[in-house]
Amino acid sequence: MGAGGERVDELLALVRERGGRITTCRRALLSALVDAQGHMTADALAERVHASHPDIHRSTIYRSLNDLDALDVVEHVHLGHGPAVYHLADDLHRHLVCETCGAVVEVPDDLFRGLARAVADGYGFRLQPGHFALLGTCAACSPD
Amino acid sequence: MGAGGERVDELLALVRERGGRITTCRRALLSALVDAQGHMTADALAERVHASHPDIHRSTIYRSLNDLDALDVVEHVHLGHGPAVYHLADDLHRHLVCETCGAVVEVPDDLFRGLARAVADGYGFRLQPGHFALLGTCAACSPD
DNA sequence: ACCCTCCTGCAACCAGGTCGCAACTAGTCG
DNA sequence: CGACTAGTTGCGACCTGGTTGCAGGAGGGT
Repeated sequence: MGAGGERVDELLALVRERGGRITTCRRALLSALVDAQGHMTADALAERVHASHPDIHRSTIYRSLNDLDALDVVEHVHLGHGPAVYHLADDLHRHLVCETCGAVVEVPDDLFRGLARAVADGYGFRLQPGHFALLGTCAACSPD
Repeated sequence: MGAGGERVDELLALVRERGGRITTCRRALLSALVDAQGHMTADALAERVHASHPDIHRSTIYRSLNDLDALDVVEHVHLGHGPAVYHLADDLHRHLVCETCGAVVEVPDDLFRGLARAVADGYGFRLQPGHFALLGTCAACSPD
């Protein structure tokens, strides 16, 4: 709810356009994602959705997220060992995750250009670096 | 078993050196990894170990692998959504995984130099690209 | 041979997610 | 407007991959 309502309607229109139906659960999920302005775990989304729609089942959340993912309206990323996080599909960026403190650093896609070209040339492999984060140690946790 | 016996003994010596004990389970695990000459899931290792030591428990496999990991004798990598795979710690390479067919492409570490430098310079982030694979589409599964 | 510590077997547990099925409902068509 | 029908949902059981607490057992230093 709130000011992002039009944004949500746009996204729902996209859902319709691509053959999906507009349902309470999907509206609530997209609304939560627009509100959050970033990535959220399925669990966090479930909690948020439950606040206004307590009778939406856990499995429905997962299924709806999968559906929205299949419709290219949202995307999920694995940040490490824990649960996946979801964000709107048009929010294009890559993730670095600190293995020590869990901090997430968002970086532009084009940092990966060189690497992508190298593996394409050398191995015929098309890199899709968005689906899994890259792990490492953030500035704050670096020993020196 | 077989010709890799000395290799296994070297690795076990490493375990001792670093304060770990030499046990049936650890010997069997290292032996299986040396035999396999590559990466194996905990499950596959368990199966292999069970063949000669049927009374070694599942949880012991996991614990031993964690221990060997902590002793820097083996390492684990997450190739995607499924189980992690283990390999000997001195077998240094990175992994590209095809999201379509699941093929694993091993690439040398130095392909990542450029990217590592870029995120280090730009974000103070030390990339450790070994722990998670990079996803994409392999040559065989590419549309054209 | 002794003893202390590390390791193991066991079984219960956990997180994160999936599935089969019957009931429901969004959107289409008359 | 009402009926139809395929896409969705609620429910609960289930699954994979892995962890944990505890009591008993084995490694290896002395």
